[in-house]
Amino acid sequence: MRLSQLPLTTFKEVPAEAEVISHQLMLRAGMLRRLASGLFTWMPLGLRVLRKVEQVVREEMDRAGALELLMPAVQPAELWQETGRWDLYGNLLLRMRDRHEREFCFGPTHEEVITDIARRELKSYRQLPVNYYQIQTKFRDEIRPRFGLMRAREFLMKDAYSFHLDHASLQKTYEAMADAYATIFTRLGLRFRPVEADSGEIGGARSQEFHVLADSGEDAIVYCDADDFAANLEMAPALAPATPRSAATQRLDKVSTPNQRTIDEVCDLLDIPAQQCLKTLVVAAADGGLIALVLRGDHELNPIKAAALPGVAAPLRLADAAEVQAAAGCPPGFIGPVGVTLPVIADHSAAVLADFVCGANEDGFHLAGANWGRDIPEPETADLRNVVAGDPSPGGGGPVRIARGIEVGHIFELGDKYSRAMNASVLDQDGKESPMLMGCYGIGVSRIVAAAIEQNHDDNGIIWPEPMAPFQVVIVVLNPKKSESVTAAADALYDDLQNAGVEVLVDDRKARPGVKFADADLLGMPHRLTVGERGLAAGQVEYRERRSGAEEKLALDDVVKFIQAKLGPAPA
RNA sequence: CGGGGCAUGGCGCAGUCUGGUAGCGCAUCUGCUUUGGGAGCAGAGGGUCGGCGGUUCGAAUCCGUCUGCCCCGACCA
Repeated sequence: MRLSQLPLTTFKEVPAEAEVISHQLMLRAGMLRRLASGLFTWMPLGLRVLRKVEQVVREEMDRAGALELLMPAVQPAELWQETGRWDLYGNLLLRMRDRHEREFCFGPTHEEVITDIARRELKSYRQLPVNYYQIQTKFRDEIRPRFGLMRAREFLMKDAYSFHLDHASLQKTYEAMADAYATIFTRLGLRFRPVEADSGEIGGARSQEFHVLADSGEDAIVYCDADDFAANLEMAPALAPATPRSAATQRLDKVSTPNQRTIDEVCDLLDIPAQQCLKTLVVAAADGGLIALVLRGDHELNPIKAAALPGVAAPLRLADAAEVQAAAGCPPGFIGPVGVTLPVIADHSAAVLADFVCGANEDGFHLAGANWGRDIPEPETADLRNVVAGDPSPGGGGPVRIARGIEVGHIFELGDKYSRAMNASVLDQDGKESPMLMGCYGIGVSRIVAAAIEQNHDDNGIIWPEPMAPFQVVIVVLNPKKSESVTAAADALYDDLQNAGVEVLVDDRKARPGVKFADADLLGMPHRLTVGERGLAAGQVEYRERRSGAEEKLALDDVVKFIQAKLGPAPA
């Protein structure tokens, strides 16, 4: 493509609406334009990236034996009413009516539609297993769209749904999808990690997320270098400490801590570490009462673990100040387990503390030298907290590390949730009706584009992984108007590279060199060739690698070979 | 949804408090000079100042209202 033929406007300044770097850079590079909140137009260069990601996904899904189809973006309410999700999905569903006042939604996902297809098409176990997939635009009316493409309302997703007679078959496909996903993200040139995940609202048994590692990621993922443990922070178990509680040595002492509401404030005042404090959180109980959850002062409550406890209301709800006052007789900052009338559940780490500080259940006072068993009944214990870096890995390999990740893929063993609700069954070997087991496998195609930039950029702009770059090579032509020979050389190079199967963007605009270099960096093509009078006089062009900035002078005749070597073998 | 902020040319902003008919930088167009990391000079085009209503001789500016966009939202115990 010739840049002179593309109306490309790049910005030096960062558009005020863009918060995250991927959004800023795509706007600045003219790859993306916003239409409304969470709605974007993919401009020509950006679309090339999206299509490349899409194509890699498609190839690997096909290779894994999945069958591509395309379902409608708009779906009738009746299907959603069959599974009950018409009501459950709430405001995330964009609803609409047609001219006959029939209700529809713009599909946020396609379990209902595919299950409807499956129950019509699949009648015999002999047809199974089947894995259908599509690459389709979805719409979720997010409460707060943000971060550009990372949490857009309209987005491009690959979703696959598999159907099975038995669990062994489902597991086999699930594993095949996990493998395919790893291949996809590897082929795209992204640093990623599969992690054990909460299956959340979709329901079902096993579930894994695939995260692109980036400091700006919304999710915390916990992993261990020494074993293969990796999990979303939401799901990562915190093991109970191996060392037993030490004996009490201090006497219980009431200390004045006026207006010291936070752990930090109390610790500062008393000059003790947060690990020697307890924090007590009051949450709603399932029976309508309240429950006190006790954590070590330096630990954070994990709301998913807490809500999963029997007796605790799900979803988790923290008591407000008035409820705490009524239950414990003090403001929230001063509550503690000693003498409290609420049921107490302590985190494993909190339960092994001795001689600790906690709230005194009296405004302005804490207790020091408190001990379980002596001052407080031995508590019920549970895993309540978020794992922190350095905790022992559940895999047994050693301390865990925590990294930020952007969720770009998610696979589930769904089971029979939808097939039962929608009566999707086949006849088994014995001629008996059997509800099909399902798996579902999603990839956020448009989100991958943003995640790739979050992971791969510098101060000058985007650094596309080669397989995603809109073009593999950009040719910067210096002062083409001034020099016939430069223009001729650039044109020849352009033709030669294209004939060799290389995707080339040639910057033949009438612009100053500085502008072209800056735009080349911003747009992020991995390989740059510069054709100018100076080099040409010596029969050379200049090569520069975007990521490293490494430069090299090349003889004109060697360029095609050189670039081909850089690009490596074409993917199979 | 709750809280906060913003809305002035394609982008970034000033002007609003103290009302007098809109300005700067970038971008765009023309010409000349320049030409290896976002050039200089000269000129030009482009704005219902988010919408509606009100106050006023007069509103970007004051008042009301609506809309749009952005940010934050258990982590205090």
